[in-house]
Amino acid sequence: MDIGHRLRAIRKQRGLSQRELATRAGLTNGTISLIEQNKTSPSVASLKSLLDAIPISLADFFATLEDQNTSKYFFTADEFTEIAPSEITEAGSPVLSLRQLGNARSSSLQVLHEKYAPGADTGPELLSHEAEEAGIVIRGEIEITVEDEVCVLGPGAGYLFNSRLPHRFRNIGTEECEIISACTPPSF
Amino acid sequence: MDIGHRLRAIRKQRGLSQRELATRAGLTNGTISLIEQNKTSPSVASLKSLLDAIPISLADFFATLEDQNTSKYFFTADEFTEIAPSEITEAGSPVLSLRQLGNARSSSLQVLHEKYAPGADTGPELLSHEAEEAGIVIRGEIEITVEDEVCVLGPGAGYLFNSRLPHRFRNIGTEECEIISACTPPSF
DNA sequence: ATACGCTGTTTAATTTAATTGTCAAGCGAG
DNA sequence: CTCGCTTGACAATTAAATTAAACAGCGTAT
Repeated sequence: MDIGHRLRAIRKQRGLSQRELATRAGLTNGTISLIEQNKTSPSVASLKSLLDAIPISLADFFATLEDQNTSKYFFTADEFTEIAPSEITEAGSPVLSLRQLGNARSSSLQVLHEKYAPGADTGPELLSHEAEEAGIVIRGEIEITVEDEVCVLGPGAGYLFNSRLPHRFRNIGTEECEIISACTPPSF
Repeated sequence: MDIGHRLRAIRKQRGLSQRELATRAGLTNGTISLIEQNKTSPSVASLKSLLDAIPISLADFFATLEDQNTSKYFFTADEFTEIAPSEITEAGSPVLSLRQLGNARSSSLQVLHEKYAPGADTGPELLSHEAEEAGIVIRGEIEITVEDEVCVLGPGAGYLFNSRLPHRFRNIGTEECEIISACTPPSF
């Protein structure tokens, strides 16, 4: 985890001095010096200020830092990363679970293992980017709305549509619903 | 930047208490309490310790934190089209079934519902076109070979690799194996 | 050479994060 | 209910990050 050298590399790449970056980020040059020498571990607030001033996102900063493209092809179930917005029931179990295969940032394919508790509802979403979305129901039932079309799908059934169309997923049954879905491209 | 709520959501999803996570990360429960309430901005060192103990990567943590944006659309199970080469066992049931969602020829996304009978084997394939391939195992077990790496995946596990790499699927178990997979682009 | 403007580093003072110990609330078993 | 155990939150202390200011190095122009 050499965030110091990475920060320095990015800063120099943009032709910024420590003082210049410090001013933009609302910090001091001394702080940047210490961080770049790994003599201190900045708070995420400080680091975010610095990256915003460069600018580069935290995700990209760490992505290229950690992701030294180790050829990883296989994933155990617990290596999936949960990307669902954090809705929790009173019981503490998640209403909606979207578990992503890999980090899918480097790849052009995003595959998800989805679980919808009874009553779970994504609400109408409006996605603006060009992409396609498809999936197959494994277990339970789900009501899917795309534009003005509504359909209830059971195990073995699937869907396929353009992501920019308004769409909505609702589990209207009494059983948990499980879906495997894919998305392309996962660009933002 | 609500890292507090995101950390809490992930922690609860894994069923961890503040103290439990604190022990694993080498921090204290009080610290986690403050972080989750956004009453303090943790150092990246602290945050990394926490995420390592969960585990989830910093990149994924910030990736899903920063981009929460988020005709025929529906297909019944029998509307899937079988695209596997027709191999039939003595019993008359197919050894290998690759059922494609939609015709997927017009789309840039190909999703398959795959079933491998015990002993089924795709043999080593060499695909030349640039594409990505990913999937999740629903039932049974499958041995997958990519380049020189071999892995046996069970229910919930998944794979993700570039299609031009030589790869092979073999059901080495006694049970039928079921997989949902995705491919992009589906050029033939 | 002296002075200037810039670079990045270092030290002591300050601010902030993390720890420690304590507290009340919730839950299940006896 | 009471006991024991766990959970998350809080106040005071300790540890660490951040600041402000001084430092040394390097070119360049005065």
